[in-house]
Amino acid sequence: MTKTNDRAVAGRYDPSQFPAFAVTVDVVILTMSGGRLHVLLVRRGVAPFRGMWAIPGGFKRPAETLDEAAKRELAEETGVDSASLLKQFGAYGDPGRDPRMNVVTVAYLAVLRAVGAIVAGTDAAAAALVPVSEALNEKTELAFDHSRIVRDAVERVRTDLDRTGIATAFVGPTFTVAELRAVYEAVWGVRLDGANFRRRVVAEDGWVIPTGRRARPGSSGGKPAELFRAGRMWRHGGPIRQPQRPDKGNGTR
Amino acid sequence: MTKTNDRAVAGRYDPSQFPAFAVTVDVVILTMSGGRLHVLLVRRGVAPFRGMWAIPGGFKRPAETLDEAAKRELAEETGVDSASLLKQFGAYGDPGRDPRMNVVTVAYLAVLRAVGAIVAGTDAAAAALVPVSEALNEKTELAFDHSRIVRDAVERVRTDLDRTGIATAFVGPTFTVAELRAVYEAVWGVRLDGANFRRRVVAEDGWVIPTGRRARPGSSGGKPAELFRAGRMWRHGGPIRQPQRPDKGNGTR
DNA sequence: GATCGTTTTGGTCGACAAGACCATAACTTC
DNA sequence: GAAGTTATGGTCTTGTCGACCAAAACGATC
Repeated sequence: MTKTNDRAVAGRYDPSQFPAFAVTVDVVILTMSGGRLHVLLVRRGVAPFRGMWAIPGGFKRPAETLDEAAKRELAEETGVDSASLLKQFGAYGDPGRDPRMNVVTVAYLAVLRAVGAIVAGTDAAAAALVPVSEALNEKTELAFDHSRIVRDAVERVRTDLDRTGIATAFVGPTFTVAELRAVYEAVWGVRLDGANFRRRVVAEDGWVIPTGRRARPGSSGGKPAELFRAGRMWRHGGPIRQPQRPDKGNGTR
Repeated sequence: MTKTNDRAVAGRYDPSQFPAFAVTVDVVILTMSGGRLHVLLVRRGVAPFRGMWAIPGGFKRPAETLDEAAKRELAEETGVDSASLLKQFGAYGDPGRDPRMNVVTVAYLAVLRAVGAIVAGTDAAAAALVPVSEALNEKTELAFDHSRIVRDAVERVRTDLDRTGIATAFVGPTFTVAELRAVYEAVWGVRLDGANFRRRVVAEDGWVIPTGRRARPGSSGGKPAELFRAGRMWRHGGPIRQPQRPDKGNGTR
């Protein structure tokens, strides 16, 4: 029986009287800070979950698309008018996830680069950049089902790293190979060989573009690193792959 | 400013008067038939888009989760109570996508195996299994934004093939390596070497499990193929990778 | 039943990719 | 200067991947 067929579960459910939902758009804003992955959380000022940490979000308006709603929420929250990446990654509609009413939320992942002063645009008491390891801790309880949403977003970043080359979205407009490598190491929690990493990054044609300039070394010295800017992203499968074999001898067969 | 802050775009938009949306769940049902990827389409019986082809779907009920709604719609449409795979892959909420009202739909991808008599459970005139190449043709126009949704679903399958090992969801409870290879070749539109494919499939520990039995050869003869059943899926990255270098030998595609 | 075509399945070989590791360059601080 | 640090290039070994060949086991045909 088709959904538009009148005899479909007739009497028990009438499609013409569809239930009303509120649709919200929530944005998981991720960024790198101090070599660790951070997420932007806001403190709720009203019920429900008043005073608890949550990810920013708001109601979708009928005249805007979901992408536009996400872009608007991001701008209202951080002041930036364009993240280096903003993509939808899931919808959440469990009954009771909002005690007030029926709410379905569409979750977006936003990646910001060069944070620093960005959060200053928001009320410092109401927003904070916390490491994801803390935000996903058992001790930290987020409003609604936002813990699960943040967890899904981080997992999405983890898998997108070696698929779409999302790593350049985390670093500044110009960056060194070491900064790019730090993104992989922080998100995956691994250590990658610097020489091999650089070789594969520059070998992938068009991903990073040399600027000819060099970065000033840090306070600890070192050879000045070459500065790159982001090129295009890959369609599927990049040069950097998540290492997934701790064992060497695969004795199968 | 947080989403629940009263001064947020005050006067122009009042969050306490949130706009009402209808939330629907649409299911892209994919299956293999005759070596080609097919999608299940239904013919709409009521306005809007009356008489046009569409993917099955329906309103989400307040007391059920999104996953449960998708499962219910799938069962109502095909009669099967469990697909071999059912996962959410996107939400669509462009204004005007439904001329009647504000609708946000959450799209699910369902993979069925061993179709045949399944569609018989539905009114044959109202449902049909069409090749995706036809469904995504310029000549074929689907209701709402379902063309885009189907396109996104197929693209998701394409990338999930070498990530999650979704291929076993397309074949029957027991299958041969050649049947599994046919899934990859149909979805990716490539030709894969049979010997190399088998080597990597059986090398991946626990993905396919030999049953000890053998399939009966087709009418064209051939050595009887070993029968396998599906094991677990991978977490990230399987043995079969989408070829992204132009192959030397076979010029198929 | 012998032969032929077909399909499965096992084996080999070479090209290339990936990782471990060393060496050198170019800066810092002391 | 000397020592430490970081970036980057080079080498070598190991493993993987694809192309290709060969054998096994069937159906069809004469």
